[in-house]
Amino acid sequence: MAAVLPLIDLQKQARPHAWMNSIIKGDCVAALEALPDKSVDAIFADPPYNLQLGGTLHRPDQSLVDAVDDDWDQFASFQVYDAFTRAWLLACRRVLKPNGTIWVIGSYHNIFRVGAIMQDLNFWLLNDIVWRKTNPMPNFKGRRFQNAHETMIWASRDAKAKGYTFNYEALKASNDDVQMRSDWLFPICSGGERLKGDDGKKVHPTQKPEALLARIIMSCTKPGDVVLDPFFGSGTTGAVAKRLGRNFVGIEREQDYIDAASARIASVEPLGKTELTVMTGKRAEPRVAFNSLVESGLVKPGQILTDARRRHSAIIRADGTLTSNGDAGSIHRLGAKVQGFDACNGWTFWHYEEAGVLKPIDDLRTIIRNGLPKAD
Amino acid sequence: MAAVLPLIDLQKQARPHAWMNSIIKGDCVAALEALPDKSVDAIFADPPYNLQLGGTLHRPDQSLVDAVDDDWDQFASFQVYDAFTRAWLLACRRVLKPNGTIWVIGSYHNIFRVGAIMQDLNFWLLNDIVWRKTNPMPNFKGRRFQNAHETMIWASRDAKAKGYTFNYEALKASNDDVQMRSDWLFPICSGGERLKGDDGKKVHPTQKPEALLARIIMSCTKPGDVVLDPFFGSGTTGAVAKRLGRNFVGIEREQDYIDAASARIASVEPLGKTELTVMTGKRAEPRVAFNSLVESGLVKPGQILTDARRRHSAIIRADGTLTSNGDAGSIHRLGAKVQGFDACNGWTFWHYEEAGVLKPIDDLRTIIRNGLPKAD
DNA sequence: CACTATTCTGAATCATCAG
DNA sequence: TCTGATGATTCAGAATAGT
Repeated sequence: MAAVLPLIDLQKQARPHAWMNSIIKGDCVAALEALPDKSVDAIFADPPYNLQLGGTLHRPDQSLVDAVDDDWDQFASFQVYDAFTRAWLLACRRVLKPNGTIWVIGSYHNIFRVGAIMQDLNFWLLNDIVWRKTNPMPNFKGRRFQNAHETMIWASRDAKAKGYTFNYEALKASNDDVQMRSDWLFPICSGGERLKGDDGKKVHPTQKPEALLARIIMSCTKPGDVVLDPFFGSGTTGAVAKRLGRNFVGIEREQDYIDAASARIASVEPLGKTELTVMTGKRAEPRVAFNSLVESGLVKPGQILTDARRRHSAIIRADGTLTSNGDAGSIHRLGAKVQGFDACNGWTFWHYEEAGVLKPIDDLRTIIRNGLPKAD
Repeated sequence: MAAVLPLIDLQKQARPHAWMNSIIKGDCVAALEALPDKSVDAIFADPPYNLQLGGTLHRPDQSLVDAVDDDWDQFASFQVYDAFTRAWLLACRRVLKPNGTIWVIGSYHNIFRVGAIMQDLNFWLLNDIVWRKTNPMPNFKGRRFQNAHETMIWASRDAKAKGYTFNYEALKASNDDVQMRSDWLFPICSGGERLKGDDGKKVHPTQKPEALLARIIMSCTKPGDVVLDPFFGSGTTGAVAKRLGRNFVGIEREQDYIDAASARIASVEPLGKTELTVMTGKRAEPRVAFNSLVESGLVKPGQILTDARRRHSAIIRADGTLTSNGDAGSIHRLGAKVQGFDACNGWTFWHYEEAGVLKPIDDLRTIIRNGLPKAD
């Protein structure tokens, strides 16, 4: 296994690892041994969906399971699929950074087993995301509902991992300024995007749309991050990662897929820095202490602050704290106290008066952040 | 356990069993012993979700979120939850007719375990159905996607059961003559439908909307069939079953819920057959986010948008936001910003050029909408 | 009464940093 | 690893209050 096919170097620096931006040929679990612990920022996995349906069943080593009896076979099928799932998920978990996250896509045939095993392995589920297809295949026999969606599970490495990347502001801004929901609408991969061989036949049976991968990669990674796809197939993950300025690692067993994916990725043109910049919120801004407003003279000791409706008021003290009716504390503590709350964002709660108009002191923080005008 | 509370007899014939159209008080598994083998046509189960909540959660306005922390939703571990799930599913399977089907609803906290166990117990999964909520609770901390759906699993008793009821034509006719998809859109239960006590507080924390149950019961049962709900709660299943001319059996442990459900069901008037077909409302025009245009390739990152008179311009970024002269934001925010306004409809303000002609990006939204299939 | 503004709420695994 | 301080964060719809 593991013939390493180096492809490109997105970052135009010395490639830190031989496996970076390459497709590793081999079985998923074995090939992952080429990667160090905690070396990838995100994983997108599109594992085999259904090993019990089509009559044939393959073990992790691809040997055919010889079905003997219906009942026994069904039990054995799930067992084998579970063992396979457990193995690749464990291998993925080892190479995932502590603050990395993993996506797994599946259908009702396999996603419940996958999800339960992920929980058993201490992955911490963050969301299940529904990919609603605009153009799903009809149900031909009319004996079920049209299977019009697939399910993705998004999870962090464990419950304690709070620092995972989630570009909340960017997703919200791109979604008409309301937060992104767990149900996404995309067409299936078809038309020019669908890879086809010389015979005109599709290269891969389950090629995922680039739009889907784009939203995934934009949501949970930063430019320069490493995205692993342990079931690389036609290389959608790699193509989108490259376009979005991310690094990728693919694992794939079949040479035909590797060839198609390599050519596909080679033709991808990465986007520029301007296009890749994403919206960030206040979280990403540097912290400013209220005291620096006092020190810079934007507010003065003795000055009175009120809430937006003048129901509460407080006096600024020289040390950058507030006092009101015998209570005192930071802008946050005192804001909480006067309202009887546990917590309060003093920056948006307290207002100062300018030309008869009340403005939040957050406006003054913005002045500090943007750089004070030069004064003597 | 098992004090039988007979309620009504929908079919106006001699009640064939004491438990028909009644609520059995007791633990789910034990109470099911009151029912013979293969005695119900359909099951709707809304088991505890096993939410694992950390502390308290406040909205941005500091109000407290009334979380589901009831005793019945507390389980010591996944192992304990799995054992519980296995037990009630097995008991349900015994009383289900060979051609009966079962629905189980859950969230990502529990549905994967439930689904895997159903497969292990030889239930045969027919569909997973997504209930998309029109008005889900937001994600208040901005650390995840808004959890905007719940998942239902629809399964037959075993793989060989081919004769289950599925009212394909009725569903299709009610869905603008296209087959019913696996993603359904309904509001959460609120307003007058939501049961409230004398204190004005909700009777049950997780009351399901009647519209959801109506579609379920209409899809897989016939008038006169028996629908079992092993976690009866506020009795939505019973109320809808009665309205739709089906029989029901409910199992519930808590007397408060039983009392509320009994009164609720007593006040239900069964509908005539004619009225049963007008249950699906007309679907609102789907909202399309600007990012869908980027993701679908109708516009590209790096592309320049202008206003109709080319006085302002902006560059599209990969995350679906715009940037212009150092400012950035959604199509609406940046449109407002460059004009010095508070608000702006970005869809009509921003234009793209095609064959030398400026067209509003709203035209592209129309393309997306026209590509949408009929749903809900 | 009509209309507007405000408040309330829903199955939620919901923060981060310095010390 | 724990504690305390800082300060970031919400959408749709219904109910209620105010004009």
